[in-house]
Amino acid sequence: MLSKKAKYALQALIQLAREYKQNPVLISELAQRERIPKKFLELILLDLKRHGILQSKKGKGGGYFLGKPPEAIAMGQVIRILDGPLAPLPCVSQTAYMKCQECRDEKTCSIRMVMQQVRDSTAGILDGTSLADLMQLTPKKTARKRL
Amino acid sequence: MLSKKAKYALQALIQLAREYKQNPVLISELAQRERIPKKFLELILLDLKRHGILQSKKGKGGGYFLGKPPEAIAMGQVIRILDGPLAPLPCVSQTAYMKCQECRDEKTCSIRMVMQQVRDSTAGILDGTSLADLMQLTPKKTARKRL
DNA sequence: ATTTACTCTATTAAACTGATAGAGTAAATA
DNA sequence: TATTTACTCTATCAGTTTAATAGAGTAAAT
Repeated sequence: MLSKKAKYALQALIQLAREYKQNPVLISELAQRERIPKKFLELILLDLKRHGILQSKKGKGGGYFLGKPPEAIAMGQVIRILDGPLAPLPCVSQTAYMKCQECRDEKTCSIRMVMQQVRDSTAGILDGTSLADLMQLTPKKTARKRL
Repeated sequence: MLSKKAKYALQALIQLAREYKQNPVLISELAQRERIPKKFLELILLDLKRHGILQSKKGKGGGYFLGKPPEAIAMGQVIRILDGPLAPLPCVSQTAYMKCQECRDEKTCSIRMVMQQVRDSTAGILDGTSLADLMQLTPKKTARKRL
């Protein structure tokens, strides 16, 4: 299940993607637009910054902005930062592999084999979808009205 | 993430699938074979019984056994019973749909669109894999040795 | 009647989730 | 350089979920 943290992160990033190469956006601005508790959003953005997804500028005229182009930021990457590995079992994670304690023989564990498929298809979708893709999936309402 | 509960359930069911149409298996037998805390397993099996996956017989010579053939029990079904819906967001669940509070317009929510794909591919795999399939993926070691 | 073995309700500790509070620090500008 | 702005960091918290345990109760076989 996607946590609220990860969902908030994606919402905020989509907003920031729209303003890419424009001015930094205030946390409070983002919080208001997406109805996210401001203090909670702070933690999320800070985390994204630590992972190089975002950059920030302090003081007046400051705020947050994308650290790389929207095409270069995948949903999978964002979700992993906030929620941890995509894999439904630690033993099928590519980015955070861990042997699961109860498994006696990983090679013949049938549950693992199926979960491997699940993780691959999930990762395929989420790593194959960038912020740029997400932006295109939701055209701005205002832009539509202007047509 | 698959919970231990669901994983234990699948392990136990695979064992019971091997004994399909043979004798009932004791909880304690299953617990020992799969190294599952017995009392914990009791709750799991009871839950599976309430959902028609298992049947049981009390008293001496009793135990648990599959309520339907292994081909008729899908992984997805089992996981839903123990862990709830497969969908990564309540708003894309087929079996337990719920509007997510923060979403202002479900139809244009791009996060939702992608998560819909994730849920469909996950459900496709898990509902398409039965206990019979799982059994075949893990040939009994003893059987192998006898070849 | 007694043993066997499933059934049910309650309780627990630890971890996780979503959220809040407040002090601290860096950068802009007047 | 004083002040304002706005990000940075640490701590805390209530509520829920997860994994597990305990113990009394009930049905069925011998």
